[in-house]
Amino acid sequence: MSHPPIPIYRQGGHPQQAICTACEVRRSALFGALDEAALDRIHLHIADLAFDTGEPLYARGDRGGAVFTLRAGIVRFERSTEDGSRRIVRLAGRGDLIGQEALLQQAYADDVVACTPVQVCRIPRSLVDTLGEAESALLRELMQRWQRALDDAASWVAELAMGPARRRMLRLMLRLGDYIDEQGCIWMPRRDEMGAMLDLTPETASRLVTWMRQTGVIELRGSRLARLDAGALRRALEEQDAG
Amino acid sequence: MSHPPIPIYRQGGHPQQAICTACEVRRSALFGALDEAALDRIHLHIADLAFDTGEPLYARGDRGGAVFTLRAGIVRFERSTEDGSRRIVRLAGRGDLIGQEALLQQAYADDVVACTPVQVCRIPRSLVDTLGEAESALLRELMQRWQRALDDAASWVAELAMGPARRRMLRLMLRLGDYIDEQGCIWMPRRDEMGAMLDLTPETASRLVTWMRQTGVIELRGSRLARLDAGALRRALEEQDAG
DNA sequence: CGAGCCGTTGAGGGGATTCAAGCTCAGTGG
DNA sequence: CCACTGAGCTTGAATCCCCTCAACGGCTCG
Repeated sequence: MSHPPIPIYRQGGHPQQAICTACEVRRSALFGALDEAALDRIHLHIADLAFDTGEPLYARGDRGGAVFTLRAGIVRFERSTEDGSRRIVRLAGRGDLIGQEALLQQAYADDVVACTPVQVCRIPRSLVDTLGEAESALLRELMQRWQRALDDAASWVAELAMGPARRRMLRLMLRLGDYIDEQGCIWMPRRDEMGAMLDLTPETASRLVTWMRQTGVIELRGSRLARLDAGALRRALEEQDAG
Repeated sequence: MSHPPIPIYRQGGHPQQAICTACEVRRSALFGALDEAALDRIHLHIADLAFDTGEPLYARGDRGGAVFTLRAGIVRFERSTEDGSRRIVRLAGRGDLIGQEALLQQAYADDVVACTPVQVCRIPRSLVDTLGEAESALLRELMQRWQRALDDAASWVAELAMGPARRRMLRLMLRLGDYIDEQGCIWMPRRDEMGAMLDLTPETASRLVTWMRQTGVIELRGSRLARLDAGALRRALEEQDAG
């Protein structure tokens, strides 16, 4: 899932001033709502960070005081239950806003971990606070993102947490197709990660992957990548919904 | 779940002016952020509505243009999948805000249905828009509610959509305990409603209810009510987490 | 009273888990 | 160079949990 590195420094400008003008995800990201004048005021305070696969961005309970915009990669939201098992409750990708709780001076609600190499912009809470009073477009954009996350969570329950394992797995593939990389490949989770998303054992996940390979739904491309046959996937899903 | 009727007319004032001053849920509801002066400006536009068990408040795709504050009762958020089956993805109770999407001029994201007799305040979008520019406390409160809903959704996945059926059922009881009525009883869903929440068949739900009665976790009080033994519930959960 | 909905209980089957054994592959150190 | 190791993936066989199908009883309502 290595998207091309996104330049965050103004071309031909001051290399120290990290700004979002040239950022590819700006259109779809939080600060797309701001004009250049507003961007000029804030770019100094935004840090761009990189995380490797498996690295945590933050943990549930942390009081980080910053939100993140995802510039590249995929992250997962985890919760651990009292009996010790961990469950993945949501994914986020390119352009998504993460850690909005911080804006409300709350502790983070989930553990967030990088599924692939990840690049984020780290935005301090205070920055949004001061901007928020002036720029109502920013607040609107914020609420939009909150609602999108809520919508994601609801459809996660409806699509990935019900029905037989085969259908859940196919729906997961459908969803991973939204995070396709520039070579047209999807991120292929480890079998135990699939298990944490779909509430399966790694063995069952493995059996289903084998089945999807045999039916041509996916074709493995290395251990963490695969090519998805959209037509075969759709047909397989219809078959599941019928029989 | 019949909470005592909440007076929404100002005592000794103009009976036509439906206001929230005396509303019990005001402290915990959206407009708790406003002062009396602001309330005076808006109370004319807020309608209080009642719904019977099973009645829909709105449907996914509707463009209603209003948000709702729940004054009494329980509602469920439903999604129907392509294969026709319906799944309950979230519950909301007293004091919760419903239909925030409308503030963003979006269609409603879920079907929302009354689980018990329900009383709500219906608040037009335009009202919040005009207030929002002036009252930043309201916006803050709004975001708070958005985040709470998101948190609910995540814990729904983590608690009610994973593990063996018995544990999921016990966790549902735990959650229904949050919506306890004034007689100390919980709302007891129909068996097929439990199934839609936990992804079970009604038969399995029924067997588990029988088991909970035999172990003393619940005691039925009529067909839609039950008394919950918090201690027995906690012990049963620990037993599940262990063995 | 019959009809229909809801809840309960039983018997049998199927799908996912559990337990177990190999397998590949990358990293390590002799 | 190659055995050694460990993590992740796969596959098999047996078990168990939950579903399916079925019958029956209580209850409300037309």
